[in-house]
Amino acid sequence: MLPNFLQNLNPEIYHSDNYTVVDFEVATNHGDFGRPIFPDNQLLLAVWWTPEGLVKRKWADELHQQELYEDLSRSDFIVAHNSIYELGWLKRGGFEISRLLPFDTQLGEYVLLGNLVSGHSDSGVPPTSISLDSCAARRGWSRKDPVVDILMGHGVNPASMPRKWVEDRCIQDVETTHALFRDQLDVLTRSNRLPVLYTRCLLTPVLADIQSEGMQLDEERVGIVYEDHVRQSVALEQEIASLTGGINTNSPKQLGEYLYDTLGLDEIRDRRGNPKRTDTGQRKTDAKTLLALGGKSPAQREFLGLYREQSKLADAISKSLRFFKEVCATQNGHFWADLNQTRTATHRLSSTGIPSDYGSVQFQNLAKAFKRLFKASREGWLVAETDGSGLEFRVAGFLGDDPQIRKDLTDPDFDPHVTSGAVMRKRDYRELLEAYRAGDKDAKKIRDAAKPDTFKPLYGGSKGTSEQERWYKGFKERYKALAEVQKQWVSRVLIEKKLVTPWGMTFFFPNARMNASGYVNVGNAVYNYPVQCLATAEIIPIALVFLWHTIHSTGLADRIKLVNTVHDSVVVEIHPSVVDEYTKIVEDCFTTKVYEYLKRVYALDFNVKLGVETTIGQYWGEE
DNA sequence: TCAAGATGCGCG
DNA sequence: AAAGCGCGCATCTTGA
Repeated sequence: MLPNFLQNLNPEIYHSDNYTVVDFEVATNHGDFGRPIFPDNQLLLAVWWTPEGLVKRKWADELHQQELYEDLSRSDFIVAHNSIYELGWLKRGGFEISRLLPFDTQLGEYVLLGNLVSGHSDSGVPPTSISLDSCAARRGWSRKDPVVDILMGHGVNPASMPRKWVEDRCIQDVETTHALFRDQLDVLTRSNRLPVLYTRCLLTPVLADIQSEGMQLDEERVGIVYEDHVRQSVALEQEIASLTGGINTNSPKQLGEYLYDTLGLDEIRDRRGNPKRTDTGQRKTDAKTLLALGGKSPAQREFLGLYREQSKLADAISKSLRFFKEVCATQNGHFWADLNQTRTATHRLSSTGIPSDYGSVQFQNLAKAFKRLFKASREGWLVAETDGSGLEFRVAGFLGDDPQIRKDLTDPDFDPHVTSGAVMRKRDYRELLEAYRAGDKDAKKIRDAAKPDTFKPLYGGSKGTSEQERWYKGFKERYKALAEVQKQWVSRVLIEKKLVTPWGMTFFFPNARMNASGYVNVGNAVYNYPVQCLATAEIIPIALVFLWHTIHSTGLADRIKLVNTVHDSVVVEIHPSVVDEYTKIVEDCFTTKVYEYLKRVYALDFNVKLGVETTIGQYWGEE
């Protein structure tokens, strides 16, 4: 049975008086801020406010908090600030966190601020802090004890502080969190954003569970790929050094001097003849620019060819492979990362690596080529990846109520990249599609080259070569209804300085303005935010919530483990015996369950078909 | 010497 | 004058 709150799907549950407010202090023996994944950290103190209005405290580790666990079991929901932390510790203490519904006051503040947490540098909006202390300060409430706060901020272990200091702080945090909850509940309700908060909070226990898992590398594969990369990289480095006389190609400055001064390459220019430069007016040296440079003389072509290869290898080594090798050598190939719920403007997740002596790697930008280095951490299990195919395009079709997108989605002969490629290269669509499908190399080239341009106009991209601009105009023409809706969003933002989406999520653009030539400084962000938000901050989280809870309520939790999620996808470790069950469940969760939830919680009639695809194998991304 | 900014690049 | 959006990490440069 799914827990009651998931059967009822009613955010009004937060108006119940039957809740518990919790704050933990942790002995941070590991040297971080007390992550529950590290065994040397330990729960130190729990303080909680009970539904009866009692403030209880217990100095004990996570295995000796029975009274708290009993109080939580009879509560409708748990209130905490950054509740993923408390949930992680509850899980480690053996508490079944799938029975818990959080009201997270950090998420509450995040929802109230919309996109303002991350700020918007293009329009001069600075980020806003949502720490408990900042939330209190904004409301004119008393701040945290500065002494304890500074100590903790500098990584002093609470276990070595005077008990009274720690206890007083923990009690005060519970009181502040409680007051913050009451305050936010009122504002969220009046502004019709309680459903959005509800969706955010439903996801948190899922993330706490995912974060406790981590991901597993295959030591043998890592070793082979690492050695191979290093060998090739060193060889190429030597060839390059003999050409350049030993410049540091990692330095954009030195590389630029070599390319443009020594080799005499011409900079890429816009149509007016002005060179395309970096923000500070330096000459560009990125891969895209180098590709466009081409190279005319043999010397130019030789260098560009070698450098293109070498920079890819060097990047792979410094960003991924060196870390992977060390993880295999020192932590059995297993590593963790944080999934952050309150970082992005659009409320999608972000990920941060956990620092180590050999760098850190986050979970959402692992090079696709290295997925095959990951396997299940459990002997004999498989790795499955499920993703929502073409998700943002479908969501744009829904929000723009665009008949052409609907038509394209149901047309078996629609290929988005062939479409953009055909327009840019002035080729007949049918003919190009058939050539591509027949395996024609040139057709595939055209399609691949078109990929980066296919969705650029979806978010306002309009400038480029004449070929590109022809397609960007073509896109707006093809998806007229969507373009019109996006224009209306921008008009509204210019007048109201905010955008309220049909499901209540609200974005703020306090510095929105149009310049003399009609350019709106936040226009492209306005085009993007509702689409990215609905797709990756609502729909996929909803799917994850149902997937996770269904797995738990059907007794599959010890044979299916969620281990990662990357915007439109989820990665699980799975026992081979339940592959068919998983496939059925996940398809239902990524489609039907989403429609039902959007209808019941947001009153949205999501009438565009969602797509779902699963890949299962011994390694991540391999069949 | 150190921190912040700039650049480039991986992902969706 | 030109301008797709959202992130985080490694490396180099800059400036105090």
